[in-house]
Amino acid sequence: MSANTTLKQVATRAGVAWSTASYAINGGPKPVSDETRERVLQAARELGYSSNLLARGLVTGRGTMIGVLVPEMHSHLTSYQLSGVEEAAQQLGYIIMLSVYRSEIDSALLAQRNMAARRMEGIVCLFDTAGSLNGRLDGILTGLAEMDLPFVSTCHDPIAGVETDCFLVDHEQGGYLATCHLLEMGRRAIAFAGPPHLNAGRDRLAGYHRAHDEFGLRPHEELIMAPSACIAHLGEEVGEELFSRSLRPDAVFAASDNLAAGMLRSLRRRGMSVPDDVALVGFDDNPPLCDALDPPLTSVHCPLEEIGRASVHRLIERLNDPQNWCPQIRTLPCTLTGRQSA
Amino acid sequence: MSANTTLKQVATRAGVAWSTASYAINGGPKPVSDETRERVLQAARELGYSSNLLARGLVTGRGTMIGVLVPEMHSHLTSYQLSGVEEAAQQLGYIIMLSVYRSEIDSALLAQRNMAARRMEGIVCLFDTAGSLNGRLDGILTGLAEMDLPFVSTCHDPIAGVETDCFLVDHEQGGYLATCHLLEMGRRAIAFAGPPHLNAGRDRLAGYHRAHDEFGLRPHEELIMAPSACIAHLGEEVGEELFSRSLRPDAVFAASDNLAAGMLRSLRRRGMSVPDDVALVGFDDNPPLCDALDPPLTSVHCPLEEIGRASVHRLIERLNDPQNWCPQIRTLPCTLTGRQSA
DNA sequence: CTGAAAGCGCTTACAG
DNA sequence: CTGAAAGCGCTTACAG
Repeated sequence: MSANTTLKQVATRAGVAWSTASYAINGGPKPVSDETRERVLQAARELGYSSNLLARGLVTGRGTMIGVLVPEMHSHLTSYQLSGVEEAAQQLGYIIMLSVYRSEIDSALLAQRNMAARRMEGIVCLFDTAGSLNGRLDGILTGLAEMDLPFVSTCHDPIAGVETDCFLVDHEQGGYLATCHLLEMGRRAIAFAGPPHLNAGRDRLAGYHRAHDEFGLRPHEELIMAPSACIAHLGEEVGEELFSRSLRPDAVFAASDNLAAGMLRSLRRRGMSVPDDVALVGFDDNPPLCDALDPPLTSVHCPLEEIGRASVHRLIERLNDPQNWCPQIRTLPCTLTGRQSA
Repeated sequence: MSANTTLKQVATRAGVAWSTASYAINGGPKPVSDETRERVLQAARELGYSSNLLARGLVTGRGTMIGVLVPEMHSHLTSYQLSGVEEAAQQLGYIIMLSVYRSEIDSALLAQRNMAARRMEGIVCLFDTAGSLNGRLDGILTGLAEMDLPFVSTCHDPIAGVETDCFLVDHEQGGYLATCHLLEMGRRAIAFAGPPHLNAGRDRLAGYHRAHDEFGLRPHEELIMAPSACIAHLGEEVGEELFSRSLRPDAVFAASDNLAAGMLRSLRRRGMSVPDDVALVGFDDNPPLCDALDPPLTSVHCPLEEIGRASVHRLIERLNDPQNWCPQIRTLPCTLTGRQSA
């Protein structure tokens, strides 16, 4: 198959006019006799013709490519969102252009220009699911808004003055879910560990509180731990502190799988068993990680692929009917993936 | 900034001819007086002009986009390779088009056509690092070869009749590295666990043997375990069998981090300590996973980002000088990431 | 140093 | 039902 065959060559071989070949191949606005169409299609097949979508886009003024901006590639959060984006795009006949901005605003702005120069139809911009980028990278959103490209963003709080579609994880509901699960197991001294300076951390904690409220309980303040980041090592530290005090929790809701992993180390060191002595629920549901822990970790699953898919659907909806578009913010619910730790 | 401004508009505003504007902006083959250039650039700035790279590609016959085919998005192996690919492409002024083929040949073939239709300059095709796709997906490579698009593939054995650049992980050397490390620690009964039906598994085992050879040792046959896949659960099973026998290993080289994680569970159940009783080395070096284990896992690191970068560099080298290109197969070495398990 | 003209591969009114 | 022509936004010989 040669990608360099042109429509003109196909037409010549089929013995028809250039435009007729186009009509036959695209089933264009003009009718073509069955016989002619067959001749053209046959010629196209023989030549391995593949029509140049870039040239078509130039004349129709509409292409089939959308840009995707991601903060980093090394996170399963990005992978899952990207997977959803790609899947939906492919299904709708679009192809995606990928650019990693490494959580740097200048890099993102440059990527936007690179995409605009290649005439993307629109852009999907992913942020950090945990919201650690929230606020810090507002400039990306305003930059996007200044171009005349339609875009949708995920996992970043909407900002004033920027009209855009936006898909978010319902961290509060996720926290609620995890806590309810532990409460329903009969646990009454449930510790929480999560970074308070992150949007996601705050929201998950809010869910934790709502669950307690509904059960008519009030968690002891000492049970709320605030590690500065979601890494295993800090989970371990938090565990050390939590389990060396007189007030012993019988469950922990860790606002991240990594934190839970560290917690597990600390519990083991003290000879406490999970879930019998202490039940444990994580957040993120990173499968290889959760399955690898001992015991495998029950964790809150974020709707990342759904967010990716929804973003693309929404973007293309807008492209197809720009008149009736208006900005929309949607928050998607989490689910609980049960394993053995709770 | 409006992406829809045309060169003609810029020229009009600057009061010069259409072609002159082009020369001024691209620093084309023709000289332009400083004054004229400044006027054009000024007009471009005012209009927020961004030249249409797609239209340029149409006339120059050369674009700035390369396609990337990946088997799946949910693996850190894909993420790391993709990260390298994106980084190198961006650095060289290219932008990448991403398509996930979900380890299905038809899907990959379709993606190839989608890319050809959008006139990619070339394609980077990633396979499964562990080589589980080897052989099963030869059709992708032959499909690629049948198009006239230059391509490079990674992590799939080259196949007869297909001339292409190819970048591979040196699994044998990785296995050698891990085993030497354990041998140098003084361990003499080193078990191996890895899937024998995978290329990577076989190669890693070969490295294990070479290391023993160099130390003048011969590992006992009973120490070589063959789980059917690299998942934690099977690692646990292998561990159960390995440590219930009379011949007790004092170290294990697990051909995957997941396997090692399962092994750890089994060791714990028997009250054996790592690394004191049994030293453990994994393979893949998946950071969040290795850091989360107890103890954190020493693991063989595959040069995935390097492979991604190298693929792009090689592809573009070829694009820049197609005459002097000839197919090249390169195998990149692994390194050992030391943590606490060995 | 500057401009008029042809052409990249396509689509789509406009005539026949 | 089929064809000749203009035009999408650009570059690049070819003349001045």
